Amino acid sequence: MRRMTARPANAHQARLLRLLRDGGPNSRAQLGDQIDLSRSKLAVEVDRLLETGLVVADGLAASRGGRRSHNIRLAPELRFLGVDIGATSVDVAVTNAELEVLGHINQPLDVREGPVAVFEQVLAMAAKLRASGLAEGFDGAGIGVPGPVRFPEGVPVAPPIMPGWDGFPVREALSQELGCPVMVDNDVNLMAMGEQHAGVARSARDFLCVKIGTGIGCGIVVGGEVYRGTTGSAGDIGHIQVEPDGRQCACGNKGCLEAYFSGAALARDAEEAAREGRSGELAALLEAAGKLSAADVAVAAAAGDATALDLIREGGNRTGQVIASLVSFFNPGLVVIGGGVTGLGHTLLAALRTQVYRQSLPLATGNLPIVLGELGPTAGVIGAARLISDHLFSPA
Amino acid sequence: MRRMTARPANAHQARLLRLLRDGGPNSRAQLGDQIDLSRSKLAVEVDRLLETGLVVADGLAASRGGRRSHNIRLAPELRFLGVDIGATSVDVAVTNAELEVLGHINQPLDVREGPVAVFEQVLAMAAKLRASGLAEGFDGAGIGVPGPVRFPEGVPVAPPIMPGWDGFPVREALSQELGCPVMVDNDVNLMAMGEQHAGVARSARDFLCVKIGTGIGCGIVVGGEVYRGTTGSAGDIGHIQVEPDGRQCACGNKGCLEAYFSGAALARDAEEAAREGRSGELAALLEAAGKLSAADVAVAAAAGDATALDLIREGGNRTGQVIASLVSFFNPGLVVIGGGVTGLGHTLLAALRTQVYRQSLPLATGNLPIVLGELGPTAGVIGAARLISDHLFSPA
DNA sequence: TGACTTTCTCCAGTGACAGGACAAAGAGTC
DNA sequence: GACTCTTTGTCCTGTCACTGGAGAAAGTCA
Repeated sequence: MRRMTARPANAHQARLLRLLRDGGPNSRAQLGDQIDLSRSKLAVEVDRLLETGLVVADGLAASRGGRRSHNIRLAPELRFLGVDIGATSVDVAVTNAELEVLGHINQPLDVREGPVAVFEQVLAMAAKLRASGLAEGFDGAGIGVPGPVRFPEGVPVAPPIMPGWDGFPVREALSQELGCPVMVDNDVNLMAMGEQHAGVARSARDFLCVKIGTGIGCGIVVGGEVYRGTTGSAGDIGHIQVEPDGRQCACGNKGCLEAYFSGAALARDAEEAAREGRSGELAALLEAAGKLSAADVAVAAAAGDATALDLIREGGNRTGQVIASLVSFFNPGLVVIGGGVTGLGHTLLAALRTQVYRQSLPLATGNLPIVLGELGPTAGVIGAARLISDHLFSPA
Repeated sequence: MRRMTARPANAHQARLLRLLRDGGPNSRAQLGDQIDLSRSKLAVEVDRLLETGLVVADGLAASRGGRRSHNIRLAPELRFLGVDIGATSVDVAVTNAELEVLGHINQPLDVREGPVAVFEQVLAMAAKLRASGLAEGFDGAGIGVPGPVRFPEGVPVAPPIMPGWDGFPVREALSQELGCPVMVDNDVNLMAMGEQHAGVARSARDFLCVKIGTGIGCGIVVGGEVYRGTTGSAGDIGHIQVEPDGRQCACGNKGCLEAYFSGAALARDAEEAAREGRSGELAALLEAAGKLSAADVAVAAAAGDATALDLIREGGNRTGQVIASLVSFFNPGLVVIGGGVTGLGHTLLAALRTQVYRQSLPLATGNLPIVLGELGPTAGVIGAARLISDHLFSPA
C-alpha cells in the first residue's frame, strides 16, 4: 500500500489539514468559515490537497436548505503509530489521521533493559497491530520516553531512570526500522498534548499536566504549545526538594518529592506498613501477591483502610505543596492530574486541592480547576500521534 | 511639536521599525540583509515609512568600496516615557525611539498613598523632564506597577502591597493625562524586558528574572516573550511557602518566602539583630539613622560584619531553594537577579548559586548562568519604554 | 412551480513581490 | 586620468496569490 508521501505545500494547506484533523470531515463552505481565505482560494488549495491524496472527497452531506456539500476528509487510509514508553510498561496504538485510536496494546516492560530490547518489543507490538488489519503501514510515529529529550534531534539526554538510553538516536533508529517519519518527546509532554487534543484540556491555552506514575513529571503548555525548556528537561518536578536533608532519593540528592510520593514510593511505603502490621488490608494483599503496587493501595483505600488513606493523603499533601508553588509561579488556567496513580482518585485530588487552594494566592487559584485527566492510558498515545501529525501537517 | 501619529501599516514596516530600534541607524542594504524581502520591496516600504515621518534619512555613510549609502534611522524627535513605580520609590525616564535613556529621575514614594497621589507625582516628574528640554512631548509611555496587572486592559488586579489600586484604570487615566498611548505591566516583567533589550539577557530566549526589592517577584520569558499567566499573576513567587506553619506573612498565610527574605524582611531582621546586640555595625547604623534598610545590611556586610553576612546568606539560601525548584520546573537558559537587594552582591549570589547547583538536576544546571542584572534601576524604565515601543511598532 | 438558500466553480482584476537591468557613486589600479 | 570593480539604490516587468462577483448546480419551502 502506498504510504503518505506528500506534505502540505504551504501554510494554508497545513492549516486545512489540521482543521480536518481536529474537526473531522467538513465541507468547503465550513472550512471557509474557519480559515481566513476567500472561497475561491480555498477551493484551489483543497483541489491541490485532493490531487496529493492527503484528503479525499467522499459523498455528499445532507442538505441544510440548499445545494448539498461535498464531504472533505483526511485520507482514511492514513495511519499513525503512537508509542508511550513508561518505566514499567509500554502502550502502543494505531490511529487514523483524525487521531482516533483504532487499536491499543499495553504490555509490561522494564525500560532499564535498554533501547535495543525495548524497541524489539515495540516493533513486535506494532507488527501485531498491523497484522490485525488495522494498518497496512504507518505514515508517521510519535514516541514518548520517560525522561528528558533533546527534542529537535529526538535523542534522550541524561535520563535518570533509563541510563542506558543516554544519547541513543531514538528518532533515527526507529525511523529506519518503521520506514516513516518519527518524532520523540518526553512522555509527560505527550500526555499533556493528548489531554489537550481530546481530553479535559481541550480549550486551555496555558496549563500544567502533572503525571504521577513511577516518577513524577509535569507537562507545561504555554499558549497552546508544549514548552520544553532550554535543554529539554522542563517539567522535571520529581526532584524538587520538599524536605531539607530528607529521605535519600535515587537521584543522589536528599528530600526530593519523588522520594516521598510516586508510584514507586507509595508501593514501598505500603509494603513497609504491611510488614509493620499497621494495615490488615495491605498485609493481606502483600501476602497474596508477594509485593505491593500503587494499585493495591488504591484497592485498600477503596475498602476504607485507614493506613492506605493516610499514605495517599500524606503523599497528596507533599505533592500539593509543590503544585501550589508551581501555580503561584506559572499561574495556569488549569491543572490536570494524570498517570498511573490517578486510580487513587478523589482522596488524592482532595489533598492536592486543599494544599493548592490554601497556599497559593487567591488571584491564581480563584478560577483554577484541578481535575483528573479523562483519557487515562490513551492520553500518551494520542499525544504521540498528535506530535507526529503536527510535524507532518506543517509546511515542508 | 507634532507627535507620532502614524503606525506601521503592515508587518514589514513593523519589522523594519524594530530592526532600527534594536540595531540603530542602518542603510537600506543592511536592512535588506536582516529582513526576508527583495531590495525593491524593501525600498518601497522604507519610502512609505519616510513619508509617514516615522523614520528619516539623514546623510550619507562612509563608503565601503562603492556607492555611499543613506543612513536610515528612527525619527530622532520621538520620545518615550518609562515609569517604574516601586513600593517605596519611583523611576521616571525619557528615551528616544532607540530606547536610549536621555534623562532619568528617581524619587521616594509610598505606593500605598493610592493611584491619584502617585500619578500626580509621576506627572510632575514627567513635566520636569520635559521642561529640561529632553522632550517636547511623549509619543508613548510604559508604566510598571508592583503587582499583578490585567495586561490587555492595563488595570492592576488584587495587588497585595497596593490595595487602593485594585481595578484602577491606570492605562486609560494616564493615556488621557499624557495624551499618548500607554501600556501597563508588572514591574518585574519590565525589568526582564529591560535586561533582555539592553542588559545581560540580550541573547536569551527562555529565562527568569528574579527581582528582590521590597518584595520578591520573578519575570518569566518564554521564547523571547514575557509570559504573564492566565490572570496576570505569573511569577508571583514571594508567597510560595518555604516553611510549613512558619512566620506570619503580610498576605495572611504563613511561611511565605517574603516573610523570610526581601528588602523589608531583611531590614526587620537587621533591626532585631541590632537591638539584641548581635551586631555592633548594625547597632551603630541603627543609632545613626533611627531605622535600617537593606542597604545598611550591605554596608555592614561589606565591613565584614558576621551577623549581616549571616542574614544575607540565610536569606539567599531560602531564596535559592525556591529558585532551585523553579529551575527544575522551567529549565531556563539564564537566571538574572535584580532589584534593590542586588547591593548585597556576591554574598547573596554565592548563596543562591550554591542552593541551585546543589538541588537542581545537572541537566538543568549544567550550563546555567546565574548572574546579577547589569542595568540596575534603569532596567525597569528601559523595559517600560520597550513595552510601549513594542506596542507602537506593531501593525495598526 | 416559483422564490429563496446554500454550495461550489469560474473568471477577471488587483496588488504584492521577486529579479534583473541599470544608474549612481565611490575605491583601487595601472 | 582612464579603466575596472564594488556597493548602493532605483526602475520596470512578469508572475503569482488572492479577492470578489457572476453564475451554475442543487437543494428546501410554500
